[in-house]
Amino acid sequence: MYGLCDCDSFFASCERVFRPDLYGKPVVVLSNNDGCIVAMTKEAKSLGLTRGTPFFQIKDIIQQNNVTVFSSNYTLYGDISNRIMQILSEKTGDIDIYSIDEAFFCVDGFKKESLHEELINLRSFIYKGIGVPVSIGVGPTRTLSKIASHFAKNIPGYKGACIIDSEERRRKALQLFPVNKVWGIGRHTTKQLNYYGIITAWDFSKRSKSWIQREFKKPGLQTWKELNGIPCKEIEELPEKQSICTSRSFEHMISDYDMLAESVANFTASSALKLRKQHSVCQSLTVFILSNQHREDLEQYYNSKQIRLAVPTDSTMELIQFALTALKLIYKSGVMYKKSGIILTDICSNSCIQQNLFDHTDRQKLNRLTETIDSINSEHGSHKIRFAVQSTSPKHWNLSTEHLSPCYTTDIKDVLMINCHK
DNA sequence: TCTGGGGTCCTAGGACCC
DNA sequence: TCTGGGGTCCTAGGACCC
Repeated sequence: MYGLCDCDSFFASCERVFRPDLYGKPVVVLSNNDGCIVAMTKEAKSLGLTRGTPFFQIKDIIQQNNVTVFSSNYTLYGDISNRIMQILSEKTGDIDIYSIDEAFFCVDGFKKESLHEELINLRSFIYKGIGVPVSIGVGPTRTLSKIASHFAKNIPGYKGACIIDSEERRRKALQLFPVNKVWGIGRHTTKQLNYYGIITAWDFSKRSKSWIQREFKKPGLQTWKELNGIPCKEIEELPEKQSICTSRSFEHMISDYDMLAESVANFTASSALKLRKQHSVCQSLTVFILSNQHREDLEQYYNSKQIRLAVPTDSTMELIQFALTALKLIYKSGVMYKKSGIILTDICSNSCIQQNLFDHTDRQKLNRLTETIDSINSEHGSHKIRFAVQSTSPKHWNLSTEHLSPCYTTDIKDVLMINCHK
């Protein structure tokens, strides 16, 4: 049996931990640049707000209903997530962290007779320790445990923990569960399925294996097996990322090459830092730029360029040079650009780099330089030493976050002060 | 006026090999 | 006029996830 622990309205719940005045009230959290809704509490959902809606379209609803708005504070959410994962792993053993707000765990350590009660206790323990409510689902496969967690979240009678542990319960759960909400079935597949009259997870699971395989290939077949109680989705441990991407939409569109180069250089520097933090090097990079897809009145343009490096590297200096080479090849003047980004791929460990016979770079020297810059920046602030092309105000690319909450748990300046005097 | 970011996996099809 | 068969590897793009 697999257990899944899934935080309720995670980002919004994190914000409420330090704002107890907001309990029971509608809260939404916005994406980067305060663009769209990415998370919200039950109370906000019941106002008809939905994930992905642009903020500017719902400003009226927000005002009329006194909804509290936050910009995304990933530092805070990351720290709260680590704390929850730590408790979960202390209580259940090895866990598979699937995303910032959910993790699979093993239920073997719990008593079978009192499983439901013990899961409820686990849930209370996390809530007491961290202040974030979680829902727990248990089932014979990961997909079924996800379905169970949905029921745990939405049906109060389950008290936050739902178990699918018999054929009868599996059937009932699947019959009540819309196929589009099944893990691994997205918008595109749902459209196809509905065409064939498949509406619930049960309908899907009753189709023949060969038909599913023919129509939906390997991913569809995996989902089908999992719904039928045959585990086949494994969470691979990927301690090192296989690709590292940094991209941003700009607050205002830009057409100037130098501005675009500045953005690409900054995103490259930030990707390179992530690369070094996981002790990796990369051998390929892709730069992409695009116009504003919501403005049909303007010329639409998208282009990307991949560059393969002769020798894998983690050097910001080298990567910026290649990134700008790529940018030059795809830049088209006259286009109003809305977004740029960089993806580092062909990532491997920095402990076994394949050298190149014709490489003239003094890599030892380059590494010493990089290490020195990193240590100065980590001590004195992240942009103290940077490359000229990154401009004098790198903060410019970190975009507007008008409703940002303090970093209560990671910045000593932001720690709450409590006044005990009357 | 204002519309997110960062990942993984799979497949088809092209390029290339003998 | 008629022009094979069986592979591997790579890549772009689609679909999905949170």
